[in-house]
Amino acid sequence: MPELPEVEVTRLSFASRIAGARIISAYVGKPLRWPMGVEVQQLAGREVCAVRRRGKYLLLDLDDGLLLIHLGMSGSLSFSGLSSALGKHDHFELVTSQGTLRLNDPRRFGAVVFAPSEDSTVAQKLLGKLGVEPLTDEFEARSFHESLMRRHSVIKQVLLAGDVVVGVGNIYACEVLFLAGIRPTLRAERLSFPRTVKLHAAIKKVLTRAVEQGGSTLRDFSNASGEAGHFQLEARVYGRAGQACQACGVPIKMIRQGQRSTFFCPTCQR
DNA sequence: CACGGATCCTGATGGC
DNA sequence: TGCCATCAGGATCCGT
Repeated sequence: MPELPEVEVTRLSFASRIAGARIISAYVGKPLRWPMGVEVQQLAGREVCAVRRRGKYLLLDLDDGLLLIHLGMSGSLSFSGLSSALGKHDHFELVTSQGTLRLNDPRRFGAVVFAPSEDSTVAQKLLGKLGVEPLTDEFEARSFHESLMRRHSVIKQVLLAGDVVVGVGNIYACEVLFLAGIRPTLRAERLSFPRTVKLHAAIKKVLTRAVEQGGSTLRDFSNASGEAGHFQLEARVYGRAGQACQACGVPIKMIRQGQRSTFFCPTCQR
C-alpha cells in the first residue's frame, strides 16, 4: 500500500494535530515486523514534538528519543479525538492529550520502533542505507546517473531497492518508467545520461502529483483523517494489463520481476 | 559483495 | 458457512 506519497500524505494529515501532544498511554497488540525496543509504559509522559518522514518511514520526534513507524504493505494510521473500540487489525496505539494515533495493519509487515536518537544504532540500522530523498534538491540527475551506472540489475529493481533513491514502490516505479519511456527490464547501467534526466524528472513529477492527489487508494488506504487518495485514477500502466495504452493503443503488458508485477507499454517503453 | 529468490502475514478474488 | 490457488502498495535475510 504505502509508498512515499501515501506516507507523506499520512504525515501531512496529522503532523500539526499531534505536535505538542503529551503521551498518556501506549498499546502494542500482535507482533509487528520488529520488537518495539522499549516498554510501552516508558512512552507515557513523553511529548510528541514533530512528525517527519524519511523514505517510507515516519519519524515521530519525542522530547526524548523518537518512534519510527513503517506502514509495510497494508498499514494505515488514523489520528482522531474520538474514542472507539480497537479493531481486529489495530496493533499499535498512542493515546495522547490531543488525540489517539492508531496503526491498522492486517498483514503486519509494518513496524513501530523506538530509538533513543536518529544517530543511534537501532535507528541507523533502518535508515542508514536509504538513498536520496526524491523530492529534495539532493536528488540531482548527474549523481543519479553515476549511481545507476554502478548497478547491474534491471532499472525497475534498482528503483524498488531504495538505496539509490527512496520512496518509489511498485506502483510508482511502473508509472515513472512509463512516463520516462523506459522499459522496466533495461539494465540500470545501460541508461544514457539524457534518458536518466527524463527518469529523474518523471520521478519528481509522478511523486509530486501523487502527493497532491492524496496518494493511491487501491484497496483501503486512507490518510490519518480517514480520507482516500485519488492518484490510482491517473495511473497509466499499473493494474491495466491488457488495456489499451493511452498513448499508442497497444495493450499494456504485465510481467513478473522479483515476485512483483510490472506493468508497461511494449511500444512506448524502450 | 552484489544479486535474485524465499519469506514474513492476512484477506480478497476467481476458477473449479 | 466450499476449497484451493494466486495475488497484494515492502523490505530483510540467506545462499550463490
